[in-house]
Amino acid sequence: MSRKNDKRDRLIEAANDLIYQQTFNSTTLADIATKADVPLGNVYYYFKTKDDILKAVVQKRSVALQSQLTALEEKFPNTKERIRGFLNSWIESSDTTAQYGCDIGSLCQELGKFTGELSHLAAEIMNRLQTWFETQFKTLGKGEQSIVLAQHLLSSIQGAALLTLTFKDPNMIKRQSKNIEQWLETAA
Amino acid sequence: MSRKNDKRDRLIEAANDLIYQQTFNSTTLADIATKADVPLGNVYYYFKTKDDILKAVVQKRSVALQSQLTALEEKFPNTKERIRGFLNSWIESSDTTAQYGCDIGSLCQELGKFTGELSHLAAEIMNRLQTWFETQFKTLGKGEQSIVLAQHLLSSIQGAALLTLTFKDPNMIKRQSKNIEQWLETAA
DNA sequence: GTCTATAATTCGATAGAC
DNA sequence: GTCTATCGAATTATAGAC
Repeated sequence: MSRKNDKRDRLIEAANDLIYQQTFNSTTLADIATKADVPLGNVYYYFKTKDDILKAVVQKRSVALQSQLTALEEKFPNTKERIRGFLNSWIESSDTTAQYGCDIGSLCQELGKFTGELSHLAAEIMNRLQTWFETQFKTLGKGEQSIVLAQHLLSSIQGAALLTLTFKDPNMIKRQSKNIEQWLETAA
Repeated sequence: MSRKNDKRDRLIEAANDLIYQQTFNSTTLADIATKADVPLGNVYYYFKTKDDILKAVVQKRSVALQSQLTALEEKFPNTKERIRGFLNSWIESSDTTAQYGCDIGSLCQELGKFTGELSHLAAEIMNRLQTWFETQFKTLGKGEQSIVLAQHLLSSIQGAALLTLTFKDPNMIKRQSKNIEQWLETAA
């Protein structure tokens, strides 16, 4: 990988962390440049605007989610175990969720109020997760019901993540995931 | 009511709307002053800082929620109907939720990443709603289980509101509320 | 390709006339 | 109490040397 991509990647990763920990709006280019150890003026060699950095961050998160889901498929041949595998990694992130919320959820909340391309890009990530859940339920033979089950699961996860952030209580995720696993047993 | 309070109230209401439709961070004092039809320099006669306006907005939303809940109690003597009454008014706001999300949820998402007083104030509103749900379930004789049921209900609402915003689809709320009402029948 | 210096603008906040 | 005018800091973005 060329030196060029190295700096570009460092900028994207720094932006990704800061946008998650703060918000897109309150994250400045100076913040990003400092964290990536790249001079401020040089940022514009790699990105034309601040929005372009956000697009790259969204793209990075989308790819990261995709590899997480692919890894789950390889690790768990059994579909129900696969979903439980997803829930487990979600539980493992409960401490950071209590600090900053769900990375996908908080992005959709902020960009959802925008109009135009950026709002749509964030929604695509959420949709990718919903579609993956839907595929799992179809594999379990749930047919037409799969989309409703997928939306319910996604909604439960996002709701729990928001309450976890709001009350700054990692145990909220742990308790809610117990409910979800129970729901999985009976409904799916 | 004095002229003083009239202007102050107009500023709070304008700020309330703008913070909901945009975010706190991206709402400027100039935006607020313009919408309230108050000269920018005059804002500082009523509020010392921008944060002070936010505090007043949070207070206003807290009071608004409290009166909504009180009104439900007066309108519906039957507890289950009372909860369904809450869900119905939630459904009625599905179009604006698809545009801007849940007013409480989006505030908690943004302020939850802060540290200090403001984060706590937003959490108090969410907690007020949770406590009200808990009270309803206790009235239904659910005892110790009431807090878990309340958190599940709150979580479902918030998750559905976020998906409604993300996918810009008011029907998401309508479908999810069907699920919740069904859950109410069996679990509560 | 890299980086310093700085332009251009915006925003929160203040001074001070009325 | 009210409002105009403006300051100072912060922020996005650019110019131009190396």
